[in-house]
Amino acid sequence: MTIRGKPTSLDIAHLAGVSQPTVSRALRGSPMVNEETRKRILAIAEQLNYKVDKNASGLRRQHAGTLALLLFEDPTPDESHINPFFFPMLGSITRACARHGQDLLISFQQFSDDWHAEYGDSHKADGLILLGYGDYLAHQGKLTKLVEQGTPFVRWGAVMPDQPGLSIGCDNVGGGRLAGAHLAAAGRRRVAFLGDASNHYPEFLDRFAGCDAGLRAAGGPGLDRALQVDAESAEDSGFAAANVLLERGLPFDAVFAASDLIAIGAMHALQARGLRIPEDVAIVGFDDIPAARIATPALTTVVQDTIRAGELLVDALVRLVNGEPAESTRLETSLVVRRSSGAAL
Amino acid sequence: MTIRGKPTSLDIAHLAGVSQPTVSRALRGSPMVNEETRKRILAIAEQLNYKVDKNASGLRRQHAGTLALLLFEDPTPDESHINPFFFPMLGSITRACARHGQDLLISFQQFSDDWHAEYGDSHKADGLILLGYGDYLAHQGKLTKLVEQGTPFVRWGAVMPDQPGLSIGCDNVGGGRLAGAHLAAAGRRRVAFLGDASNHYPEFLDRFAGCDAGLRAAGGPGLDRALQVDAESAEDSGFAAANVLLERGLPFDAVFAASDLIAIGAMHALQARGLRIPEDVAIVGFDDIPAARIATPALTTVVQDTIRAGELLVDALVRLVNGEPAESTRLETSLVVRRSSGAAL
DNA sequence: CTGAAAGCGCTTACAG
DNA sequence: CTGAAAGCGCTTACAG
Repeated sequence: MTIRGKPTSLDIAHLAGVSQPTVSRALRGSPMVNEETRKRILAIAEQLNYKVDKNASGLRRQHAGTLALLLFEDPTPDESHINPFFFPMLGSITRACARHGQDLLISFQQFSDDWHAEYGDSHKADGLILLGYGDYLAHQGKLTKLVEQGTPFVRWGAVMPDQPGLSIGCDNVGGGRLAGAHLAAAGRRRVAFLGDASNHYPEFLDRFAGCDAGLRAAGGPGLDRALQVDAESAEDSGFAAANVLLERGLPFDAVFAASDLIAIGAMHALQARGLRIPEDVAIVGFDDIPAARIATPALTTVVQDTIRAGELLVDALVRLVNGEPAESTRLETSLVVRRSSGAAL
Repeated sequence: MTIRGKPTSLDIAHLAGVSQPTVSRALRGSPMVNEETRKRILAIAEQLNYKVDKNASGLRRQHAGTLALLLFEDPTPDESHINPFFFPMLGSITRACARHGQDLLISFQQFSDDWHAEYGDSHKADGLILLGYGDYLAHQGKLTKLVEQGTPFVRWGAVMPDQPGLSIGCDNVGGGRLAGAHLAAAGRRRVAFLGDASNHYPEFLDRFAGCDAGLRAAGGPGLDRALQVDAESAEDSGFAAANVLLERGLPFDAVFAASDLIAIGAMHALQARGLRIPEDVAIVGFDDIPAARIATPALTTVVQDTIRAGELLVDALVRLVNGEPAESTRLETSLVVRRSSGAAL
């Protein structure tokens, strides 16, 4: 028996000598199907390599079986210089989706785009995962709109009480504290901070506050705003920020960078001025991207559990889509000590 | 007027005082709709933030409007250490899909999985983009099966005449030749090759052959198989391969690594033995991943145009899906000279 | 436990 | 240029 084109549930039904709805039930493991019948149906379906048509089933059930991952690239629209920090998370998300039987649509967006309208309607995806650093206040409004539309979504970012929707993020204050404590223990007193530490970038602000607390807890002075320079999470931004810092002429013996990309750019700038790392300036970054290990000297940095993050993002979103309760979660951080911070290894 | 849930084309039709099919026509820009009518319909659709239901339209038209990107991770199943070389290509692919109005499903796969059955059927996606290095002979069979099933697909990889389906790849021979010529010009005579240069990995084999040709064209000896060590595209594999090379005890003054990851691993191994790069050993890699710039010394490497590659992959696949002719393409490579090869900068 | 019927929201001949 | 009708392949009440 040959079937033109892809087999349908009706084809299976004919072959199995049952009605088409019975095939549908058997395939989805409905308990109201005779065990014998089910086995026969499954065998035939397997043999024909039958797959349920996603469009038909999605149309009927009014959902897509698909989640959409929106990756925001803020500073670099076309160069596709996504922060490498997100790549393992992307891998983790795809795997978690597979485990949940969800397909994953991926799209790179600008914060300025109308992504909040594009998905959500049109049944392309049942829910959204939002990834990417960016100006928090600037996209606040779109998140609120998503909530109003009733579009299920989760975002990676700062976990704060007043926030629209669900967030999974790391304990940025805790991570900053680890960095501060470590630098204090290494005897550093004048720690510069590179990164935009304002309420526009709450994650960076938390890292700043945490580091400050860690330094003070060790009995030293905290962070000095005079030693803080704004920077976005990009190498050239870190390079520029370090030069701004140097031009201020204030003494400092350490740099805590809000991200590894900033740290690596800063290291280049410092080394170009003949400063030795870690002898003259200790450096600590945040993220533990692959380049942190390869940098010379290798970069001490705060590690976020990106794998777990991806799993939590998908789990939470699937719950939301199913109308189950889900919670924002803050993940623990840890510190990986390498040569750049001058600690004995 | 309020509408419960998402608006449908029927809602628009009522509001515009036309039939539902007319709305459908107007929305897709059919020429058989009165200009006045169309404008009215579009305005209403926009105001209601109407989006065509992908499931319904896909079901009716028997296609998905979606392409699937399958990323194969061969050596590292769960660590999600995707070769970073593919990330900008991923970015380029997502953007190209957006330009073509295609959604992009992404999935990480093992070559061993039954991905060839999973997609293609079930109308999840109209076509497949296959990315990832891996044993060529091992997955040959699945590609052939895809062709038999009539599933449109394109792959990134070696462009060879006898191959199932369409391929976009770089001119690996040409890239190897650039590396060989450069090393010869730098006075290197005994060039080791790290990478699996067999017909299982035709891309690596081509790089080997090209380098050999480049060295000979400069009048020197070519590559010596005694100085070739197998390696997969991963740092630890490059590290191990370099150690194998060192243990052979044969003299060499340069290493051409089949990929940057291999090169970086090899550099660590050589430096650990006290060899100076580039003074004792010049190194050239392949891919120009971000780490190549950050490595110490910075890595000279062969650049592939990943952005263009992504565009070509999507263009070709869209043509295939539409039943239009499409061709395999081999992209030019270039060499970016950095400190690791000892050239005067 | 199983089947006949309806319907999800579109698109596409077919008439007019 | 527009509308009435059919149908894509499922899932889900509704009967039995």
